[in-house]
Amino acid sequence: MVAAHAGVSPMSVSNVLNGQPTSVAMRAAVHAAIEELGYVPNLAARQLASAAPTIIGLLHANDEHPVSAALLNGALTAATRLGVQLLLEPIVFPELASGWEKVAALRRRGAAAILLPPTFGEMMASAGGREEFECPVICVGAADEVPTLSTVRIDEFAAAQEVTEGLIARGHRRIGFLRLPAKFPAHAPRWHGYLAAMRRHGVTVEPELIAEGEFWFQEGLAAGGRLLDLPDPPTAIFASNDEMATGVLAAAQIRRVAVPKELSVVGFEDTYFAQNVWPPLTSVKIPMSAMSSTAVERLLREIRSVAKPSPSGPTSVVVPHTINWRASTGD
Amino acid sequence: MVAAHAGVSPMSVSNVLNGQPTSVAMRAAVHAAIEELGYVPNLAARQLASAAPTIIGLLHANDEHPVSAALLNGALTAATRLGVQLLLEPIVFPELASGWEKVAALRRRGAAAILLPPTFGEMMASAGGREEFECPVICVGAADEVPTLSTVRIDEFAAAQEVTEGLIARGHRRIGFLRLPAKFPAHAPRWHGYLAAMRRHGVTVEPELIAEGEFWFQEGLAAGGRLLDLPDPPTAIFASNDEMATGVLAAAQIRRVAVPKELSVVGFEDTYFAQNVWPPLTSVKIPMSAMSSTAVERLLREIRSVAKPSPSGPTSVVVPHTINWRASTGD
DNA sequence: CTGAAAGCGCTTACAG
DNA sequence: CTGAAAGCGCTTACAG
Repeated sequence: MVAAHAGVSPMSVSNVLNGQPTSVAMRAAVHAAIEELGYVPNLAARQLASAAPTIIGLLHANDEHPVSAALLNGALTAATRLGVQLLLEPIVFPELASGWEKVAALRRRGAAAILLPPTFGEMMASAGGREEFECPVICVGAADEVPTLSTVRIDEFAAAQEVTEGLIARGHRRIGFLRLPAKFPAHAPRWHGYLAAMRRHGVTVEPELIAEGEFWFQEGLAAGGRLLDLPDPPTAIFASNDEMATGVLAAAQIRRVAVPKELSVVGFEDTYFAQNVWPPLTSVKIPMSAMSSTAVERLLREIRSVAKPSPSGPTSVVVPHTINWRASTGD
Repeated sequence: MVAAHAGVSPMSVSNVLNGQPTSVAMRAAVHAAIEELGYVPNLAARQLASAAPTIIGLLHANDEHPVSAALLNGALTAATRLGVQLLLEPIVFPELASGWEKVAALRRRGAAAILLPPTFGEMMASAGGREEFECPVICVGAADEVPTLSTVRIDEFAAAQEVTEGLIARGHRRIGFLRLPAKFPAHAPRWHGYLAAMRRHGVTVEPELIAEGEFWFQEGLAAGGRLLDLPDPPTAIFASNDEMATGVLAAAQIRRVAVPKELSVVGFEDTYFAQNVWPPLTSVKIPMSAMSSTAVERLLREIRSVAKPSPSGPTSVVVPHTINWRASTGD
């Protein structure tokens, strides 16, 4: 080991690097040598020698969705920083069975922990259970708490409530809502957040102002159109995600309904879309990249402590969200 | 090594796995043992022992653009399959100097090859030169050949020409073009492809039908609007990318210009956007995920052969593109 | 607090 | 074609 250049044993270098108790002189010498030689620890050697494996598996829908992009980004950024290797297995969206196969494949390849994507992870959990994984697992970007799984997520209920209250504060009363089908995990918190805000401020929820759609632009366009064609249309529409919200924007444009003058529109997720439409879309930001980094960090910590004590239950990390008010609500 | 379970030496297992000449009996015994034990080679050990390093560094703009998502996806998929480790360094778009720093950082961390993203990679190349990297480098998704760098890309010139010819074949003569500023590498091939097709079919290029914009929806909206407000507006508009094309779609909607009845619109890149607008957008598909996988494979091969012979010059892999004709052109 | 010993699972370079 | 030897760069578990 080159850093014995400092006149000390390789062991001492290892000790310094790993934060073992060392003398000040020792530390200084080692750090000087490291600096001078531009030394960087060899990950492969470290992985081989240490009992603790540092491979994390990732289930990933092979799509180009901005949220997926951010997830991958955050995971790989953390992996690079922490020296863990990432293994990616593609999944096909509704096929939960294939998910379990992929998890098994990852474990066979040495993954000591698994990172699960939103929706798919939650659906696997409700179909299976944590024990099936037999290793630390985190579902990143889960819409809500998952009974059997650790999560890193925002409080979507609170976010939906806040954004609805923001709309009420801007003077809206007839606030339409585009909900997701109930089978999707993201349905409940966003919908209930909307309801809670309406109730709390004594605003009546008109059934005619509620429409359902399944994620996509076209569904937002159609559902938004139905609401706008009402004899007494809403003055604001809160869509369960950005794609549907951009559909609403298009529905308004087609009908010459001015946004935000005659109609305010709000989305959810604040993806790349939100700022590539006109007018720029108010949306709830889900900091997926940071959440995914956090998930990798926590997974690594869990892996390392598994050898030692505390096999605790699932934990939830709830990170703060922000609401970006933009021109689509007159901001 | 567990697979000596087969009653042979670890060396033989290694030979079998690495395709060294072995007897049939040997191979059978080893494969049986592998099967039985569910054995998977330890990447870390392999990396440590082999002279050939298997770490590839990746410069990456930390954005949520669908093309970035696909790039990351493809790279990580190939990395998982080939057992190479990926290191990611975030870059900030126009700061080429930071790019060189990041490359140095990656090399220090053990990266034996570098994967460069579109635009940024090409701009670094024209500002620096291959020798600066001192290792195999590929610029994935480059718009055109790069004199000093290997590339994996589509023939954007040909694609732009084809799509323009498709428009001509559909009866259009007044075909507008939204070009990128000349400083961006993607400008030239797309623009020249358009010009070549027009010339080839004897269709006059009207200067008034050419507008310039810088990638974003808003720019497409504005530039598209200018063309549509002309006394004699174009019947088709070819935008240099999907964001601008969706801007054109919005500009048409605002003016109640029916797409595709009165106006056809074409984009470039065929990102997630193209199918999340109305009408679905005709666009040139850049298979970024597959291209990025290919780039990782080639980089690995180059790393392995570097120890041996042939330090050849930069190579270009041109993969086939497809044009997805959709409703925005009446298909 | 420090370091000599042994080993992580593979491969290279070589001898049979 | 096959395998005994040595070593990749680190760490664990221990003795000083």
